Amino acid sequence: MPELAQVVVDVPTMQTNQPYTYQIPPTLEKQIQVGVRVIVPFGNGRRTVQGFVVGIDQETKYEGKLKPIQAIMDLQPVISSELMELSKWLADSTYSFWISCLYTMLPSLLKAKTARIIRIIDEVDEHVAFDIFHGKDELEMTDVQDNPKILSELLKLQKAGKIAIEYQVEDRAHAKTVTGIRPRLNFEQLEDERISLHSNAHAQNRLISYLQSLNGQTVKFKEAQRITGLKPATFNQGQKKGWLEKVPIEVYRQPLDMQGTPDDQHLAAPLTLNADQEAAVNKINHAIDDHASQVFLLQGVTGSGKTEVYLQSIANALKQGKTALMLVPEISLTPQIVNRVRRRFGSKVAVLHSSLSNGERYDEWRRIERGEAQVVVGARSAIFAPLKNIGLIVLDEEHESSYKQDESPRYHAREVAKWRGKYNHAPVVLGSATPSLESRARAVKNVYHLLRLPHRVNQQILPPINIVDMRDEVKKHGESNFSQTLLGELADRLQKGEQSILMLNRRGFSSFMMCRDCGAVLKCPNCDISLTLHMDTRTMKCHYCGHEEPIPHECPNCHSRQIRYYGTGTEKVEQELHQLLPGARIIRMDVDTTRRKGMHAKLLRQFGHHQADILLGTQMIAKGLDFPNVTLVGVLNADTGLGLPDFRASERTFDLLSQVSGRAGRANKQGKVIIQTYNPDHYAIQDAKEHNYEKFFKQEMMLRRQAGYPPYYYTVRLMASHPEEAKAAGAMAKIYEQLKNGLSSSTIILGPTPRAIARMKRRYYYQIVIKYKKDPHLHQLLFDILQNTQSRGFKDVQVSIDPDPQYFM
DNA sequence: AGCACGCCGACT
DNA sequence: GTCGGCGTGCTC
Repeated sequence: MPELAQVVVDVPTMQTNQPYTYQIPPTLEKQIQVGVRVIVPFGNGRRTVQGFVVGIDQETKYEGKLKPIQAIMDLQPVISSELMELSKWLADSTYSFWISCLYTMLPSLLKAKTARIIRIIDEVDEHVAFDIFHGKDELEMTDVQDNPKILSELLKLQKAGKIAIEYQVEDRAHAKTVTGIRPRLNFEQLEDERISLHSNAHAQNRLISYLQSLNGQTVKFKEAQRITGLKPATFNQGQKKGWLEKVPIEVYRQPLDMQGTPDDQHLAAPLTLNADQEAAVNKINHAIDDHASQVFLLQGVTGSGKTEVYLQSIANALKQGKTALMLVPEISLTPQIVNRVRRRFGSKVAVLHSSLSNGERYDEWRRIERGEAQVVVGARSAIFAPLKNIGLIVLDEEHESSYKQDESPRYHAREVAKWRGKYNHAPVVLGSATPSLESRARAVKNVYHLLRLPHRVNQQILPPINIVDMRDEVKKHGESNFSQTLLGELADRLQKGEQSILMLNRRGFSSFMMCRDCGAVLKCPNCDISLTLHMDTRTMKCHYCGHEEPIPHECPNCHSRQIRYYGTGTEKVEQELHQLLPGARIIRMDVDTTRRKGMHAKLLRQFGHHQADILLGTQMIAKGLDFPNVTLVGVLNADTGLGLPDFRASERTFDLLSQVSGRAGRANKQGKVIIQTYNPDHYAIQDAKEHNYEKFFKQEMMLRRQAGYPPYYYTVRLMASHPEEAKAAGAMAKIYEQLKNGLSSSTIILGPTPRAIARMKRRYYYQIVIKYKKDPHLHQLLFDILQNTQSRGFKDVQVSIDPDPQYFM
């Protein structure tokens, strides 16, 4: 009985979101397994696509003629049975394509690039040969794709049989290799060769001795040259004479920050735990030992030693012969934290950063997949690390919204962590100083087990927080980003040789150009949003689509020269600071200064070595940094996030202020925090000032209950977009009708409304938010709606569904 | 996604 | 009369 393969193909559409059945050719019979990538013919013509084998069956319901699998890409499955199960659940729970979920779990290099090549197969006239093919006999489709004139010409030639379109699927994943050499002759044979040498061929003589000493082993070419001191030419001679052969040796790429990893003989010892930490570690370790997929919420104030709890629990998992996964938000995945884990677990650690090159990321992935690394530290997508036999999963800063991916598949790493915890019978530890309301509410209901670390490790008190009312300040001293209080404290630190951190809350805020005469604001031609000034490139940029244009000298609307920029960017603050404190050395950290690879780490290192007095930055400096000499933290504008139409605005503000406050006075020096705000009485700011999470939690829960927001309600957001506003609105109206008819009466439908940024990338967006407590038909209904939008009446409409959205805007 | 098939308007 | 526009449907 020949076996058949079920293949999910790389065609991400609703209609093709299912396995297709293929014959397994006899030559591949042994190699085809669930989880390998294959190349299959799909559709008419010679088109081939990559796909994943998701099942192997004896029979199929499909009546038509089956095609055979064309090629296999992997010797071993790249998707384990666990990840295969996970991919199905992920596709279902996030309303995504199965194929997208499979690719999301793998390093991007394993996504094959399909190229369409146009090849001349018969005589063509000169015009075609030179103007289109430039004298060559083949052409990449991507080069001519958006030239309709050439395209139609090529189509004619194809019909005439003069050219053919070929499909090429190329695997971009290549293991890095270095050249190695290996003797081809044994000791005696080499000895015979020696006899036939000229007596003055000293180099070759030495080469023979060296080859004999290798005993048939392979060594790196570079290494052999270093040891023998012989020239490459000598080895090449030897190769010619058949004494040795060159072979590729597979090596792992070494990420820059990996250098300096201690060898496994000199690892750092665990720190001594205080009573709270020890209690937490014991509970977690019991769960690990009992194979209990319990979820813990580890709530500890900043500086309470959460990381040490993670590390010692991970150590226990390793001791049990299991593996461990530790997730950290991208923004706090600093060299500081990575090195701390490496010092503890050495070469067992693999790190998955966003700043790794694709090749480095692939290599780290392979190390994990082969079981060479048992501890994985990484950001969101590392939750799909191919670890086997997981004993513990840690999510640090579990409240961070960056754990939710904001494109399809819109998964939340916390939910995936819980799924994998359950599958592996392993506990999940969610850690935070300011847990998300959802998680804390679950702890209250005993769905999660709450573990507390209420004390800082050195019994330090939390730094006092001063709130400066900027309304008074502006009245007394005029417009400035700096209050007198903050300036005074900064000057004081400068004089004492201590350092300061200044944070500019950029959310919902940027520098834009406005005409003082007519009030026109410079906007993006593609998106409904103002352009942001970037002094480093001297351009105006759109943060949504990347559009870029030169800084105008006059108003595009009324041609007035009175055009100025408004708002507060880090650059503008830096300039102001230079004027106010001329002697201060400032490091500015924002997306612009950290774009280049390694800059983030470099700037932090400079600040750590006290090569600057003030670190000025956006949210990216709020998390995880630990500089003993920092005794002052200033927040320039605490409340810019509060005015946003977002039900999590208060929670985010509270988190941000709590986190940034923790940056002050972490060593033996007392720290101080100054928060400038126009809303000094807002509860989020007042509760942060008092370091009072409990009070904030109660207040916020009350408001969420009143307004019907999470965690009292579940939410789903549906979005539809179209280049024409009326079409987007129309599509959403139809969807609204379907929802209204299909949902239970207790479910609340908000909208349809235009999104806060109604136009993005030349498309108009409309949305609906659904709030529900229990609605058994919702899930299926949403799938039906997605299916419906593939049909007439929804032409060119893109519909997406965001379960449990992080923002409503 | 990519391609073929099929049905209507403006041209060699 | 045909060429080619795009709306519709299918891909194991």
